[in-house]
Amino acid sequence: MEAKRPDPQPQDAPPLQLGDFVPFRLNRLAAEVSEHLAEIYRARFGLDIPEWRVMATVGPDRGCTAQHIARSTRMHKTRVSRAIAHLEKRGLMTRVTNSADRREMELRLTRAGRRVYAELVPLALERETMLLACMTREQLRAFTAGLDCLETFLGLRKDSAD
Amino acid sequence: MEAKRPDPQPQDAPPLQLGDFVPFRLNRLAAEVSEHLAEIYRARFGLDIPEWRVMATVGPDRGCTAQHIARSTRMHKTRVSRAIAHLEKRGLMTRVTNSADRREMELRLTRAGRRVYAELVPLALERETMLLACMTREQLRAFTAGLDCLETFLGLRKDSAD
DNA sequence: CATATATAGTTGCGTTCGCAACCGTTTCCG
DNA sequence: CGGAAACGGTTGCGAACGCAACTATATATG
Repeated sequence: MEAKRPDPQPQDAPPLQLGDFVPFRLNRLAAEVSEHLAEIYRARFGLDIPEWRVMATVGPDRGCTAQHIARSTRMHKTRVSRAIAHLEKRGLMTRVTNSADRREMELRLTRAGRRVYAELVPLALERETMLLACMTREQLRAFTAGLDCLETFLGLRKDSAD
Repeated sequence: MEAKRPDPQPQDAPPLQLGDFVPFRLNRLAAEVSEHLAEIYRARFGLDIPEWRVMATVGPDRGCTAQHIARSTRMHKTRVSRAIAHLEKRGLMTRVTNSADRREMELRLTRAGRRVYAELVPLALERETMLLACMTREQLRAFTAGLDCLETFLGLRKDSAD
């Protein structure tokens, strides 16, 4: 149960408890969860978070562009660019110039990349399941509904569609 | 509404949609919210996120140690140390060696620091309120209950007490 | 009392990151 | 057509970060 924060703060002694401040809580939680997952990516496959996100976004089948990855993951395009460069150097991705628009590169996983992907995804999903198992099914539904709400409000879900 | 993810994945074509993967969603959401807030801290007061967290944790009244800040915010101690050094240089904090244990430093906001704090906290809380206003009261309660749950599961709430 | 271990905090160093500037390509428009 | 603006992607560079090593103090142990 959450202790209520005394809401009308008298301007003079503002009662901010960082531990009750939702933006901070989201940051701390996200960092903690990421840290656990990153450990798996790194230890088992030598991938860091940007690299994993690139692979997860490209996926096993379709190709896509760096721009698309940057938008849908909200990573800075330089971060995406460097991750892709590294993945290509490791032989996990290919990068071919789109002949219709020679500015774009069509990104795909190589066979080796798809192998890593196929191994990694179940581990990630399992970790997610373990994490979310601390909630009841109904609690989880409400929680993800809240996430949906915030994401929509902040315009974070638009790009997943394109 | 959340589209259900087809849950039994056939090992061969794993259907990971990064946009539905909760750890990723938490990261993206936290980054987006932080970015908005950081803009306020920076533009209005020249503070970055670690500095703001330090000030918010120390608070207007009590003093505390760098160690306490590191633990309760889960920031790396070097990050805390550098933030404190910068805040002291700017005259927003004081740092006095605890005579009982000369390893510790008792941290306090200066008068100027308290002024910044008193101005900043209402802005931060207002931003939080605006953000959370996209949910109904009931939705919000369920969402923060979910946060509580995850934080407890990950051991993130223990340290706030000490 | 002496040595070993733990803790609070700082610093040097290599890595990662984001910003801005840049290159090459495409599109827009006079 | 031709110059300007827009866009996809890369790179140089300075700032921020985490790790490991360090200083200094405190505590535990024989």
